[in-house]
Amino acid sequence: MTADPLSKVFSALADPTRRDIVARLAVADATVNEISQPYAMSVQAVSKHLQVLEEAGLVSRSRDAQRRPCHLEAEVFDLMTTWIGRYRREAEARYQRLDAVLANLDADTTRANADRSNADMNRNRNHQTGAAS
Amino acid sequence: MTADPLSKVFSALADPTRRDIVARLAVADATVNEISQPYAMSVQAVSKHLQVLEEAGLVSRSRDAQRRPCHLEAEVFDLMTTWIGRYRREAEARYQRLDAVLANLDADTTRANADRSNADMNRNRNHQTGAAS
DNA sequence: CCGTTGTTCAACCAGTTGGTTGAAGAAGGA
DNA sequence: TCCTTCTTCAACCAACTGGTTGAACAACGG
Repeated sequence: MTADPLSKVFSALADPTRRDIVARLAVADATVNEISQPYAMSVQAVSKHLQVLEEAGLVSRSRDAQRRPCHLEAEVFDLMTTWIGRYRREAEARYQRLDAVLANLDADTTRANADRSNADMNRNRNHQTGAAS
Repeated sequence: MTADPLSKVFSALADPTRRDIVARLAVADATVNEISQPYAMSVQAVSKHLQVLEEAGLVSRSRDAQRRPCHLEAEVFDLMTTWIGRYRREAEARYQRLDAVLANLDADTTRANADRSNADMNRNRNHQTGAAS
């Protein structure tokens, strides 16, 4: 339960029902009952989902008589996007550098092929093949 | 096991060990053994983590003799960022509109107070936060 | 005051997850 | 061939998850 914030946000959004709830709360605030309407599960189950979202900081709840209107907190998304952005950028930069290296390799290869040398220098080529942009 | 791609990616990144692995693979490809070095857990456990990342499409593996070099696939990140971006943008747009509505409401309120009309026009106030067209 | 509505709490259950250990495959090197 | 290294498979276990039902709590409306 006392996991780090990033883990909580990611695991909160790992459930399709909870993602759907987030999608609907992005359009409009709603009470627990309203939210639970479209789903085949019990209201209690939806209430649990909302607790998870709240614990992750994605949803806040106010009070209106017996009702508990739920509101989407958009700022928490930034936690994820900065994390993701950081490593995606790193990986892409690395990919760019790899491309440059490969370009050099290819140049070498054509030159090497030109004077008919070793044939199996591609043996180690598997790395980058999957990474096509 | 046959969950939708988005769920798989989110839940793969919900584990701090797996996020750390991703962070390290963003810097350089590595074998299972290399990856498992810094962690207190067994190599088998790390192998399982890599299976999860592979199943989520975040990591691909090639073959180099007995070794299985792991490579980070950056494109899958886009699945998440587009999903996140969409609802964050919606929520923020809604927040902007709400701000405008509140500004209008304040103006109306002061005017209404000026000519002393009906007092319960706020009865239905809860809904509108979401309903701002 | 009592009944109704909206929400949560508590106990329970089946399935998944994150780890363990032990054994087995796969491939190189002596 | 045999030994060693890297990796995965299989069985097991404790803890967590996502759902259930039944009861309780909170607040309005007669």
